[in-house]
Amino acid sequence: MNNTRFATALHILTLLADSKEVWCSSEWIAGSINVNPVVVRRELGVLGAAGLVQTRKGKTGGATLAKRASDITMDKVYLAVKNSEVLGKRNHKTNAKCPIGKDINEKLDTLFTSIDQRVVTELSSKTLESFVAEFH
Amino acid sequence: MNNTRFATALHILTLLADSKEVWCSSEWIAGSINVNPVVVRRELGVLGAAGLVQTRKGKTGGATLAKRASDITMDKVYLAVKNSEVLGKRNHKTNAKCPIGKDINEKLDTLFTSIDQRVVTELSSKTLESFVAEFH
DNA sequence: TTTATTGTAACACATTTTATTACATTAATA
DNA sequence: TATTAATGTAATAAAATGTGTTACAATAAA
Repeated sequence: MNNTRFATALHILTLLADSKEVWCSSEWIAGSINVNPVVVRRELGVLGAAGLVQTRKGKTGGATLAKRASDITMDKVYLAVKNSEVLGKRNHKTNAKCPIGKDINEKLDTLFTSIDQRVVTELSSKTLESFVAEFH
Repeated sequence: MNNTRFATALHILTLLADSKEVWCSSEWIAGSINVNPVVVRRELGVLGAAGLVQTRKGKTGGATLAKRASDITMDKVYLAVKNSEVLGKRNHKTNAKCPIGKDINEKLDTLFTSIDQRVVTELSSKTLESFVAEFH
């Protein structure tokens, strides 16, 4: 991950969990993160698809959590936004005539997947609720 | 990590561990990975700085492992090439007037660091020797 | 009807990653 | 000594990814 998507998503969720306003607008959220509201709406769409937030259109529209903060674990956030593996990419055109080049991607798959899984497992023990509690 | 540096570095090390040639040229290594030899030489420089390989200039120059494959663990490879954290970047200009925006990067630091550390620990139990053995 | 919002497309700009060219330096060897 | 084949590294180009912005249709409250 060489982007701000996890940080942005968790920031959004933290605001929603902490806010007394039920429906938070993308503009208000964007003001806390200091990014463009469109970026927030895009990420809200992703978090909505993952079942973590709900959004409402129209005047008085906005976003709210779709579950209790104690039921939102960090692995769900991570899986919603991740678009690369922890150990990165493979080289795709490795030499099929070389014994190593021929099979390395298959071996890397196993390694990369196990490391990714370890991160997910670690994140699954951390809830949004306990993260938000750190701010008080 | 949204790049091929770990895959490239491990590919290089696997070739060096497996090769009967003592000094492998960057061009020969590049032929197995199917990348430009300059990319290989750059990564060899990084692996050399990490104490994992040795290189030699001049005709009959090339690269070789600096230690036994059983003494090279994956965490050393990862730390040599990593240039981003597992959970990505933070948003740098968060709103200091917002209770969440004000402190979130400090909280993210803790989380990001602990996840990175978990990955390193996991990789530290995997040796180059056992990775190479998978090819036989 | 007006107003404030989401959802999304389209495009612009910035950053990161990878490939390539060029060449000085090094060291073996004919 | 001259030739050859390698590393080391700078510079630049090209491709891929990430972020910001504008625009506007659709929605729903007042």
